[in-house]
Amino acid sequence: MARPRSEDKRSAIMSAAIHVIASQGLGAPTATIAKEAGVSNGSLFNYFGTKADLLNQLYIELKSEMAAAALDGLPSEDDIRRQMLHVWSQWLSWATSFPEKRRALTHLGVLDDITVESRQIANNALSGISKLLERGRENGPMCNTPLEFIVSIVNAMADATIDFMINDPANADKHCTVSFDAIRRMLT
Amino acid sequence: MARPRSEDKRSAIMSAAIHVIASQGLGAPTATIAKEAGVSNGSLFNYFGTKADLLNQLYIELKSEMAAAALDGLPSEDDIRRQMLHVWSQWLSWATSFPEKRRALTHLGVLDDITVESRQIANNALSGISKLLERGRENGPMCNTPLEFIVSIVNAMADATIDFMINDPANADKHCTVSFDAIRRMLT
Amino acid sequence: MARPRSEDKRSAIMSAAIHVIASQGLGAPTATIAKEAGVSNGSLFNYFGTKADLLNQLYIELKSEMAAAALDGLPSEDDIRRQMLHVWSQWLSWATSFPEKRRALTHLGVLDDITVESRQIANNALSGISKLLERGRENGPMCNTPLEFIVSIVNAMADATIDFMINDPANADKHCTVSFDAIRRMLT
Amino acid sequence: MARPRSEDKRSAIMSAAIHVIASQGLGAPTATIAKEAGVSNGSLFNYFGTKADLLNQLYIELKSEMAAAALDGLPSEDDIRRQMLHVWSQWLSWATSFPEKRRALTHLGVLDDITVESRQIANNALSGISKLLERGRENGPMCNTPLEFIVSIVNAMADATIDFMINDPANADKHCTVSFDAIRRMLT
DNA sequence: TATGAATGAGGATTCATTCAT
DNA sequence: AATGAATGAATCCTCATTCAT
Repeated sequence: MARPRSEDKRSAIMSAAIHVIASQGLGAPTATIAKEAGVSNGSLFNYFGTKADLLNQLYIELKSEMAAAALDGLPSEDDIRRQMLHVWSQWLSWATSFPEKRRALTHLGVLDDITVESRQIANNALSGISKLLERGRENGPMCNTPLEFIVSIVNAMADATIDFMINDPANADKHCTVSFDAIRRMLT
Repeated sequence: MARPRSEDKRSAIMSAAIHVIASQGLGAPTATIAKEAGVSNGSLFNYFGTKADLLNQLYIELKSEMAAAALDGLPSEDDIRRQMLHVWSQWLSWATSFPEKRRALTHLGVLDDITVESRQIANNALSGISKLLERGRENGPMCNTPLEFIVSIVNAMADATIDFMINDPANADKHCTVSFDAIRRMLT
Repeated sequence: MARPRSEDKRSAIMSAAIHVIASQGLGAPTATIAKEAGVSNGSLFNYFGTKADLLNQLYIELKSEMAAAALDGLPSEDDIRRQMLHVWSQWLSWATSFPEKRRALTHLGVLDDITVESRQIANNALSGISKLLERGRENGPMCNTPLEFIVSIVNAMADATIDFMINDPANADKHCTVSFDAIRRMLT
Repeated sequence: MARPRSEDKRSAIMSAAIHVIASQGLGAPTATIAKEAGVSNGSLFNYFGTKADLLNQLYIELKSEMAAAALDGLPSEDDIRRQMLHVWSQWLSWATSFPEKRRALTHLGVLDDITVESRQIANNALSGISKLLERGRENGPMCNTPLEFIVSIVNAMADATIDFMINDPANADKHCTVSFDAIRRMLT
């Protein structure tokens, strides 16, 4: 029985990666990430076989965390509008509360090395949000549009909104509301 | 450096960069771009002092071209809805007609090396579109929202729509219309 | 370190090393050898203080096994020619029967890390063969040549012959005989 | 017109490689070779795409040089014995005169990265010697043995002899003669 | 004693940029 | 001005060896 592989260390590397990628981009050396995590250069490769591997897992984890945050405490018995607002608020709130995670996620999203599998897993994590949108657009003008298309658009709007909330925190709530209402007009 | 003798060569490098970046991403070596342009490795640095320099100029040029394409033949005497539809169609049409340019632009958009000046210049090129949106949202529910916010959102929707048009060309026109109508509902 | 508890494990490592080195060469990681032996990475260093140490012991063991195989069942009362043929046949037979051992031995033979002591020990193991050669060249044209020189040459011829036997198994016996006769002509 | 790729530099790298490999083995870092050649780390890769590439070219060059040395000044009108002795002497003389080249060649010979093409090219360079052996074994006891087998054996004997000549230079000539006579007995 | 996680030096290769021709 | 060879810092990953458990 040797030293067990420590979950702490794994997540230290993940956290370090978030921080370093947020500030230096995806070109950040693995060595920098390792040092930030307080771990040796080689140890990083005990936990992640490859830099791309680390990046993929990070992508999945962040997307999942984001989805979980958005769906947390969903008031299932409320009407659909209330539920959507809840999700939308929490989604944007998560992104503005953890700007580094959000920034890292933005970088990761355009990385070619993120595999299709990773993207699928991430999308599955978002299925709760998709279902909500499915109900939200029922009987509306976009009821025949492919759901993925709507998900994409809403995603894009979230990104744009988050940018504005971060750059203009004083009016963050207002931006959040404005874009939510815009989405409602789109869908209903 | 950066003292172009032949405009032909400069644009050959630009074109090569689009092609190479579209297929290999921003990590593509300058040497590859130079070769694709039929120009020597060193020559590239006579036209662009730095790789970042080349990338910035490319970013500006592509954004400008996109804006020009969108505004080309604008029916100024038509009503605002007509004009917006015209711009929207041309915009998406440009992106789907030149997928490499669009892809390169997507890559460039997230690059840290794109300076604020470059982004401003690019935004200026988009001012024609902004003005149209300004008129388009007049008296509507978003009349008090910062215009840039609306530009951002519309931009994001364009990106999302383009992705769908490229992946599902058979229904490209429908996607174009659907998202245009969605924007109209948002703004009016 | 190098304090074996179980002889089984030691020889499992040795066998694994033969297999791994034969297929991957001397650059093979100790971890690979350990895994192949069904032993932990660290355990290997309980049995052999160093990779070089393992390699040296393996070298000695293989050379000794080869010599033992060659001399096994030596018909001591037969005439010298018969005895030499016996040894020669068994030698080559061992090499072709255990191609991995032979291949590993070839790799090890050129390794700088094999110490002079190891080489001497290995040579001692070959003394039975040397003695036979000593008698075999008596009164012949090479009776005044340093015995080691003759041993070297015969060794080299064995290597060359083995290569041919392995590559052309159909004629293995013929190659064996041909080279034996050649040696006889050299020595008598 | 840029600085032309210099043949001098290429051969400086080759020479450095010989020296470094002879003393450190094939594990020698390319950086060491480059430094020894008075060339930058990266420059080495302008001349040789890969370490394996360098090693292959070195192998071919050394084998060819060895063959050329052996065949240099061949007395074509002399009888076959004389010619063979000439070749044999020059061969061994080259090896003992350039011990580093010979040592490097020994290392290279067992390297897995040497391609079959390289080995073929090298063998072609040795064809002059093969032809001589072909004539030398005519009508002798090995006239029906595959020629390559004989080449192999002679090669192996050369190696063994060279070792002895280097370790016991005082008797180098004697060793040369002794093994030549041994070969003659083998073949005739 | 056995395990396998931790370490960190080391090494091949890439690439933006410079500079001799 | 154009070329492409030269440079060397930078980076990912490997692996023998150590050591906590």
